[in-house]
Amino acid sequence: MAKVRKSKQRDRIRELLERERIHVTASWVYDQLREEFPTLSLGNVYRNLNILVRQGEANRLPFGSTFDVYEAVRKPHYHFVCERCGAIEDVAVPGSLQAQLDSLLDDSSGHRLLRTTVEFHGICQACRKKATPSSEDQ
Amino acid sequence: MAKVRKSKQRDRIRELLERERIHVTASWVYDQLREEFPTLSLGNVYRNLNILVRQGEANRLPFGSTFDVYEAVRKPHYHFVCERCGAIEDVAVPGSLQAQLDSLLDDSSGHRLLRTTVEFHGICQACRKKATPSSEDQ
DNA sequence: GTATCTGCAAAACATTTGCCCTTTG
DNA sequence: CAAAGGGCAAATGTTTTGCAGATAC
Repeated sequence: MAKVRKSKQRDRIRELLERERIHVTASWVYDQLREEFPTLSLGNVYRNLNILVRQGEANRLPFGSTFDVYEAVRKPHYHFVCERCGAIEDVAVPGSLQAQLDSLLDDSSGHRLLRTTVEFHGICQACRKKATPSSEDQ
Repeated sequence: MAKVRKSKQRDRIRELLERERIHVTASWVYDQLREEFPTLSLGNVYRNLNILVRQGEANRLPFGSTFDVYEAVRKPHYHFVCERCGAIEDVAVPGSLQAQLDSLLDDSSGHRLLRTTVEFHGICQACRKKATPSSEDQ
């Protein structure tokens, strides 16, 4: 892996990931920074997001959508994804549960476990409220 | 959802999902069936995979890769994904654990939970063996 | 100074879609 | 024979890449 130098653009992308929002897309980041860097290119946003992921500062979350979502790396957590509106919400991880999950793999498989992800898929509260009364099963 | 008629192509795709392999890609399905249906198009494979997913006969698994993976719907299970070679392996679900996971969401969130997925990411046994002795940390 | 970063545009890639003919029921 | 499926090719949308100039160290 080549040496990584500092760059204003990547610094700001890292800041956006860490402070402004929990889950972002490449094009959201691009839109946020266009004013600050009028010549910014989407390709460079992708390049920097990849660098951040490679360096362990960000996670790429490939949900079912047509695009990927990124988040700053922080303490372990799970995700709830709304199938209707795409909203993503963090779910806290009970330590005991994580241990149980990981133990499913450690034992006899011979695989090296790097990380475990849990995704809950469903319909979020807001979307359920939007549903018509007759379609209560949504 | 429009009414779904029978088609030879979709029947064979369903069979492939159920019998031939655990996890398949659209282009693998395409390659398998080209001989049998010389005029088969990749677009049609995608169309039919989408129909099977919509009808609850198949799952789409959007792992980190650049392409999606499909599997026939069967009893609940988790996945181990090798970061190096992309191999996917099923992991059995202890019933008690699944209940604990689901309970994380049911309670106060107000969301409707449709399904829960668990993915273990790491390096599979085969890839670890391939690693040089000096790179034991892989 | 030289390796890395950037903008730009083009390429790559998986997936979807429109059109028109074929098949199913 | 009306509606759904298929083939083909073009379109779509996201992500990556090659190149030439700018920037970091």
